[in-house]
Amino acid sequence: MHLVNLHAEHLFQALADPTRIRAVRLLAATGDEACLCELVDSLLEPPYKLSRHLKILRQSGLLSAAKEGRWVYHRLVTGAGAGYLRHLCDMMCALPDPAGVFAADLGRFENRRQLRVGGRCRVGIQNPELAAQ
Amino acid sequence: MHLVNLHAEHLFQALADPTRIRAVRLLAATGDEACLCELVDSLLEPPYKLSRHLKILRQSGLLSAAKEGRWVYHRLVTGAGAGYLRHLCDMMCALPDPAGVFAADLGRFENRRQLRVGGRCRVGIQNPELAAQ
DNA sequence: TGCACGGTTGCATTATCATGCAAATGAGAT
DNA sequence: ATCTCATTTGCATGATAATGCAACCGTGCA
Repeated sequence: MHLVNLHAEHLFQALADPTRIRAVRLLAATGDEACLCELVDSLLEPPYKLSRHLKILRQSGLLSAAKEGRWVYHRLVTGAGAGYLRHLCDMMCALPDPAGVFAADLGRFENRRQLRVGGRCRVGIQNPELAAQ
Repeated sequence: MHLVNLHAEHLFQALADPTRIRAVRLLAATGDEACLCELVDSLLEPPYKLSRHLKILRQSGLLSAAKEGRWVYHRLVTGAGAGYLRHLCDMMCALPDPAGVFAADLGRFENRRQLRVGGRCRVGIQNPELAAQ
């Protein structure tokens, strides 16, 4: 698979993985930002895995990251100059969820978000199975 | 890469390849249908390659195929029950084309389309480099 | 029935990607 | 400075996907 038309290919390639879809979908549906540990507790995937997937999404121009102390907040890019991102966002929100995977992700994220203090995450990974020792 | 959430994953996976993006984009922009030989002459890719890519797009639910004699016409599915397909179509049409790859595809398709008789393709692959012997 | 031709597919090869572990980075707190 | 902790990454491995060639299928025509 050779890249010739930079934009579109990187974009769809970035969405070709189920874990990355779940992450983008969560951010698109909530319109919120999330740090890695919140995503770990929401998607129930190990931190190193998500960290790498988020990097790919960042490189594709879909996500941006903002470091705040030890936490890194990820959010969808709402590019003014990129109208197709809006269509993409609309599409993500309109996708069916036959297996309920996304609904479960969203539920865990809502719960996890209640641990925030002043809108900021102040804890690490809560799920003991996924916390690095 | 494991499939857990059938719909979205097959969909984005199907769009993860540059050749497939070019094909879908062409059909989305023109709103027309096209047979394999027309696509070969438009995208300048060998028939066996396109045939397989089109199959993947069909299996993902993005394209439908209709056989007419020796020709097979491919077109985008305009599913009534699937609102996200409309958003996807909007997005494809809004994508930038920095390298002009898509514009070139479109130009070749417009030319090739003039060989139709009564709106139907009546010839095979025109490009001698790509015609099977 | 045999031929020509648009389209498809089996097979082997090569390239690409995702994953897990363990180690490392870097920023705050002690 | 040192320790803790959220996050990242190098490396090795296994899984998946893309490609080219050649053979094949199926339809229409002589």
